Amino acid sequence: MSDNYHHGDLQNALLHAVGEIIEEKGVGAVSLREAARRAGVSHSAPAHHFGDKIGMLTAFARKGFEEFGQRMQAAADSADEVDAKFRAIGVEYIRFAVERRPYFEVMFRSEMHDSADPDFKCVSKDSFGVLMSVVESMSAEELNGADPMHAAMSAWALVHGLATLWLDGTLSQFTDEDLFTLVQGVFEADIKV
Amino acid sequence: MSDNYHHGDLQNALLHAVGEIIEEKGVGAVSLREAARRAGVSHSAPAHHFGDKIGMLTAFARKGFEEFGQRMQAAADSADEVDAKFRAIGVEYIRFAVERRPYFEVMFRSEMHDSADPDFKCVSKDSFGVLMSVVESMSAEELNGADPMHAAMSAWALVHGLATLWLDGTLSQFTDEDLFTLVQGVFEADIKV
DNA sequence: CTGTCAACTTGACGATGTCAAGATAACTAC
DNA sequence: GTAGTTATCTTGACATCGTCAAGTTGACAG
Repeated sequence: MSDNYHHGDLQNALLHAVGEIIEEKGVGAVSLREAARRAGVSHSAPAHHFGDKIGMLTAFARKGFEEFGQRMQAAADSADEVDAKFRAIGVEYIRFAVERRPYFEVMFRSEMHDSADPDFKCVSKDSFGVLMSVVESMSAEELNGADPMHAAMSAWALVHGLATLWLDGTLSQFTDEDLFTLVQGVFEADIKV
Repeated sequence: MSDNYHHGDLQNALLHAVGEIIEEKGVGAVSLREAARRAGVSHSAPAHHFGDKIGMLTAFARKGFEEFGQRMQAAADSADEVDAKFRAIGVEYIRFAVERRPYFEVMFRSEMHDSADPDFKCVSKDSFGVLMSVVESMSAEELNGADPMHAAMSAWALVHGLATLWLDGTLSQFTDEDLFTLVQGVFEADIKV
């Protein structure tokens, strides 16, 4: 498996390179040719494996969603009380966005992947399922009488909004340690609207 | 002002073209040359006015923030009660994202503009100011004892998350009429976390 | 040893962002 | 009104990009 063929495991090498490129120069700098260069192959080797640029990024997003789903599930399992689970998922969502920014950016930007890809749809749906199953196990009292779907969307939108505002630099006034204090504060704000 | 020079008002013509391109083919399809083509000028005329591609998009984002700020202010002024103002701002935020998607996408994606641009910083800060001033006029009871900053961030993150999840197609299961029902539901969920 | 097939390479094409250099129209000064 | 200046735009070039067609190379089956 190490070098049993021309390269060995080019697909993973290319996806690793994609992550590096995003980390160093942002999502806009991703290119098939640069990924190929970093993996030490010819400029059109990536297209052979992934079809085209979107295909490569979709594979990258899929890999991200697999890790993401596992982390969401682990967060849900880390607590016993349902509201603690709920909170843990929210914190882990933000943590993933900050720690694994390259993944997060490709996973949640429509023009960066092909959302019609069957595998992509599958792993992304699974991740949302973790949140939904937690919300569905909440009592009517814990939900304040809200529809579970609305409650899930509300929580998702809240953490997703925080994550994207943070990544887009709109919250650049805060350091990333402040971010989690902010998250805690936002979670506790619990304002009526 | 109409045709007093070679073109007349090329800058606005180019920004208009940018909006068209995004509407038709998405943010990824924006190019200096395509904008030039639509404005009927040579391929490097845009660079003369905007410096480079990021410069053109930053000008586009600035124009978007001007309209956005006015709509946020109008929403805040549309109601008397402070909580009605608060709600109106939230709905208008989503409405702007849906109705003026090209602007919204460029305004809130870090790689699509230069956030260090002084004018950009100014107009974007102004928009946030509308929300902050509404939150600051809320009583401690209306805030549920929350820090005003946290309350503002919470509300902003919620509507921003909904808007981006919607635009990115993650909520593609809903039609855009459903969206506002969803918004209403999310606003009323008011869950404790 | 030979044939088949997957994994790559090579070379080309049009499109893009950017830069340098030139052309042209408006404005200013006299 | 005419000469000079400046802002506006054009032309041409270059490296890089995504994509495609065709060729090459290595592994494996019979």
